[in-house]
Amino acid sequence: MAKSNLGSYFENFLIKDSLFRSKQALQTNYDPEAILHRDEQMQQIADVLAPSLRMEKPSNLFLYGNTGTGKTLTTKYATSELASVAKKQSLGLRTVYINCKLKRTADTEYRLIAQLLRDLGREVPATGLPTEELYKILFNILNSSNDVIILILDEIDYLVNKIGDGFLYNFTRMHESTNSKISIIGISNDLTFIDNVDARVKSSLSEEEIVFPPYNAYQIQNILRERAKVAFKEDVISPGVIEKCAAHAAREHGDARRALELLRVAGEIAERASSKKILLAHIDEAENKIDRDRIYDVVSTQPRQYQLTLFSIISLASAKKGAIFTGEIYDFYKSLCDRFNVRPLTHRRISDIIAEYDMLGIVNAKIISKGRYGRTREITISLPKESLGRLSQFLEKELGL
DNA sequence: CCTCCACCGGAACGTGAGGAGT
DNA sequence: ACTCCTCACGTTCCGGTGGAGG
Repeated sequence: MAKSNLGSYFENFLIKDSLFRSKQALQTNYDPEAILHRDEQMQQIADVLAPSLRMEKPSNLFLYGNTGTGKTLTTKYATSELASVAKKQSLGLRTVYINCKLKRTADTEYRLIAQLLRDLGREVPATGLPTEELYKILFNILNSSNDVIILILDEIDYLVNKIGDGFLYNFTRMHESTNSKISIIGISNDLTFIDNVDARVKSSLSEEEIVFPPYNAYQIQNILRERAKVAFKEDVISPGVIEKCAAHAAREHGDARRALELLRVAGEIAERASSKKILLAHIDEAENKIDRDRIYDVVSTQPRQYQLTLFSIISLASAKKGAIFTGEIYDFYKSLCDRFNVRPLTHRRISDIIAEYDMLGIVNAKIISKGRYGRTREITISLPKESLGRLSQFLEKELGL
């Protein structure tokens, strides 16, 4: 048996009696046979990149669209096709894919360049050198060949928000001073991102732009059916299930990834309930489970101070009707710290922590003014009532109360 | 219409971990 | 052993602000 099949052999062995044939097909890193409803974008990318086969520098390219609209998938497919043609012709063309959101891999300027260098076959220390030094190494590599390098920066908006657009300025100008032809494909979820970067970077990065519109419910249905064919055994899916998943995802900004996850979790739930089929009710359950798991995942890995803050919010929210305010949370938090001999953080810091919970969607914070009585965040918990008690208990245990 | 509360949020700075090079 | 890097996580400082109440 081929090495690459062994993993799926084990998996299939384990799920012999299950509803699934191959769960992988519903997972995010799966490469589908066909990419549906993205023909237009695929062609546009191909048009832009094709000159690289004549060893010309292709235009920089900027792709944007919501999460789960196939940006990464389409780009990866297009570039790998390109690379394989180039390889057949033994052309000096390289594509490098970097996801800027990966923690500890490419979420700072230093790490980004270090990762790029590694992908170009040059090992560098994970830390210790000045960033300047890495640029020098990179320039040397770029100068020593005439290759065309296509650098794909996924989730580029995340990195720019974090460290500013300075590095993009360097990157977009790099080809001017080296022999290599380096061009950049930026991928962003944030549609407004490009408007906030330096004008020179903007014009250079978005020489070409391609929009990935959200999938509509009909398109998501097609995608789900295609994957479900691979993922599930025959006759496992009740009528209406695909439609319901698709409708749900279409409501959530046409995010195909959500739809696939929903279907997978619904399948797991059906299986655990020893159901022979996936029913509509399993989808509702899956929806809840996904939300819940996400929170527990996040919360349990957070540092103590974060947990204390969240615990304060929950305690206050359940003790009191209506919204709560930053000041109350801080007071509660401080008394909690006193009780457990923890040195409390400053108000400023707690404010940031609350803002982070807001970003995670666990809490809903809105800045309001109470006139004479100041300005503050009005905070509500954006979780269903019944999961609140469980989360509170979970936190108590986690904190060792 | 102005004031002024109680916090927001940007910026600069400090500390300590993790590591390279000499 | 010592200097020089990055970077996460906090703190300190401070200007900014929407609107109830004078």
